[in-house]
Amino acid sequence: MPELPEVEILVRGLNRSLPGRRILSVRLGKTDFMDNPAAIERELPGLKIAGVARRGKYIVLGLRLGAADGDGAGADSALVVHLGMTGHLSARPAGEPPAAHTHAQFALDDGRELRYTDPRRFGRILWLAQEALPAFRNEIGIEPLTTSESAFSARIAGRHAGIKALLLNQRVLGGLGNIYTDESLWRARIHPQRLASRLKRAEMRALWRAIRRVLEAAIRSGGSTVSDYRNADGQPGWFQLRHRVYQREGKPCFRCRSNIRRIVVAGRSSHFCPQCQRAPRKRRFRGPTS
DNA sequence: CGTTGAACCTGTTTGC
DNA sequence: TGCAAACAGGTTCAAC
Repeated sequence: MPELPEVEILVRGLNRSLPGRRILSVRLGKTDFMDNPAAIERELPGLKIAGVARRGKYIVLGLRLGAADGDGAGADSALVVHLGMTGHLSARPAGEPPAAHTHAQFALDDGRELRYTDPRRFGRILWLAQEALPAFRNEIGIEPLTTSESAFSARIAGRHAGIKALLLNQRVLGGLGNIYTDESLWRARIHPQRLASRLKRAEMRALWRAIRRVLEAAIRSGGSTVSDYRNADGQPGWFQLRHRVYQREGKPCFRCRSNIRRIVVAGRSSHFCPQCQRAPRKRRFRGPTS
C-alpha cells in the first residue's frame, strides 16, 4: 500500500494524537519481520512518544524517556516502521478486538492501542537507539519533496542503469514505488526502459518536476488506495482516480488516446503510453531476432 | 557497477 | 463449481 504519499498522510494523522502519549506495555504476535523483537519488548514500556516523522517510506516514532513534554525534537530512541505491501498502523480503542494479522500492540496511556497489522508481513519494525539514527537516515536516498533538482541530477545523471530501477532504488531516492514511478515517467514522457545516462538535460528536469508534482498532488488527494490503504482515521485515499497509467493497461492515454501498455521492467509491472513515451532505440534484453 | 529472477507471505482475481 | 495460476503498493540476495 505504501509509497511516500500514503506514508506521509499516515504520519500526519498519527501526529495529531500520538505525541505526548506514553507506551504502557507491548504485546507482539508474529515477529519474523522485526529486526530485534526482544529489544522492542524490553525498551519501549514507559517511553513517551515525542513525535512521528517520515524518512522515505519509513515511519519514525521518536521516543523519549524524560517527563518533559515533546515537540518531537531530540528523541532518545525511535521505533521505525516500514509498511511493506500490506502494513497498517493505527491507534484503536483498547477494547476493540484487534483486526486479523495484528502482530504488534502498544498500549497507550489514553486507553488506546497503537496496532500494527500486516497480512503478508513484508513490512519491517525495528527499534533504534539515538546513536543509530543518523546511520539509518543516511541509508536512504534524497527526499523528493525537500531536495533540490541539482541533488537529484547528481544522483541520476550519467549512471548506466535503467531509469525505472533507479527511481525505485531507495538508496537513490526515498519514497517512490511502482505507482508513482510509472505516473512520474508518464508525465515526463520518458519510457521506463530508458537508461539514465541517455536522458537529456531537459528530460531530467521534466522528470524531477513530474515526480514532485505527482507526489504533491497525491498527498493533496490523501494518497492512493489501490486495494486496502487506509489513513490514520481508517479512510481511503483518492489519488487512484487520477492515475494516468498505473493499472490502466489497454485503456486510452489521457494525452493521445493510444492504448496504455504494460510490460515488466526492473522486475515490476510497468505501465506506459507507447506513443508519448518513446522506447529507446536499442531495446535491452530482447529475444533472438526473427 | 548492473540486471534478472527468486524468495519472503497471504489474499484476491483470473482463467480453464 | 473448483482448482490452479497469476498478480499485488516492497525489499533483499544470489548468480551472472
